[in-house]
Amino acid sequence: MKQSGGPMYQRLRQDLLARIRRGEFTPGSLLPSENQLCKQYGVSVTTARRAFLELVKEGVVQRKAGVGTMVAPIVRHARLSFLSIDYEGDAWRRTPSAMGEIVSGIGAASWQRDASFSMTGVGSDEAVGYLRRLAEERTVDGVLIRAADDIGEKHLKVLENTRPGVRSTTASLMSARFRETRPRRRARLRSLTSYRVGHVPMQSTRP
Amino acid sequence: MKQSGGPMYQRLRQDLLARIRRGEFTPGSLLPSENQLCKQYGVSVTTARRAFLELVKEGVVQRKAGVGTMVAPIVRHARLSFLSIDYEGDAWRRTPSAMGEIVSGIGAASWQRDASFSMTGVGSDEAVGYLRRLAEERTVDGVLIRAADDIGEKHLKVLENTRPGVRSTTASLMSARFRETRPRRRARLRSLTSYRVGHVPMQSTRP
DNA sequence: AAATTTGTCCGTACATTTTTG
DNA sequence: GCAAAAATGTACGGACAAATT
Repeated sequence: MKQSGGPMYQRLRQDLLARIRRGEFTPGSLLPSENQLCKQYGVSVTTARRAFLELVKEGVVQRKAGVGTMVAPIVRHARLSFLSIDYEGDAWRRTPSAMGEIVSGIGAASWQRDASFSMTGVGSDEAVGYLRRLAEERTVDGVLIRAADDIGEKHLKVLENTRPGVRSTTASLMSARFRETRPRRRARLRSLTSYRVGHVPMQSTRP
Repeated sequence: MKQSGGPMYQRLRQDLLARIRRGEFTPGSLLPSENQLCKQYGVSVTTARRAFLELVKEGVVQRKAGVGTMVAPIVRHARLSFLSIDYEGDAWRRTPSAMGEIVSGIGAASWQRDASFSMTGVGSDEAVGYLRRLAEERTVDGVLIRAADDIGEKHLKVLENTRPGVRSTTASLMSARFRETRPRRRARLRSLTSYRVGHVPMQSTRP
């Protein structure tokens, strides 16, 4: 455990999160119990518990009495999470810093709940950073970008410049669907070009 | 303090939230300190603190060492929060329970960060419940409803059947803008009717 | 039935920040 | 300017209940 600054429960939370993201604990597997954590890190149950509860609120882990603390499973079937961002309008240019937190907030919710979202008015400059954050923190399973025609592959490259796990997932599917989604668009998005990254087809407007 | 079920810190949280919503504590004012709360409710500092920390995470209150716990101020200038819901599509009908939490999650973020959102595919049945939750918990400052033509005032009535503070805020503005927003719609929403509730004009597509 | 694990609740101690006398 | 008081921030440890294995 590194001795750098910050509260102990935060350092413990960060360390656990890092170990999960590195793959040391895979989705669905059990983390060490509170008691084990106390011995391993030399902290009290209160501190270990607090770190766990933080991760619970973030949706990273799930706890169950009598069982333990599990890395939250990634939903891979049925409906998957998607966040779509429209490259139109300029309302967001005035609130760039807010975007990241909001996007990750939405992503976390949709990741746990199998949902789909749409956000409008994202400027291209900000979006690059936010997409990177999304991919790095893996708060969404897929990213749908509806862009005005001035968007190209360079904007999607951010998804490839992340950790290996994300790259293998998104990049391959992205390239697979890149040309595929171009010709067939929804009626309401006639003037837009859609790039899709993910595992399930987008909702259709005409059932 | 009612003796009904549930953990003590949750009941305390609910009670504090209710008192805030009733206007007993106004935005910007200080809540009782931890010690005072312990005596008033007959709980330990741990429990009082936990209730406070829950409210902090929800953005309802803000704490500062040496000062106290303050009801989070409502942003009333510059950009305000809006959540817009489209009454189109059916994707959400399959995930009704998820909606509430997601909406409130977005609302909380936008309320703290002065943001604007758009969600599509909300079924009318679910939306009534979610709008009520939104208004009751005041997670957004405004609600923008873009509806297919089958929506009427009955759907907006939910905003009036809430606590007095919300009613006076939303109902008046709603009625004021009800007819006003009807004739002029955005080009992309030609087939939709917009009802707006809030304090600032919606973003324009043509600057 | 026993052991393990988390959920709730309690009390304490000290540090940090802010206000006040 | 400084010391005391008040409030929150962090951390510890323990007790018992509930759920699961």
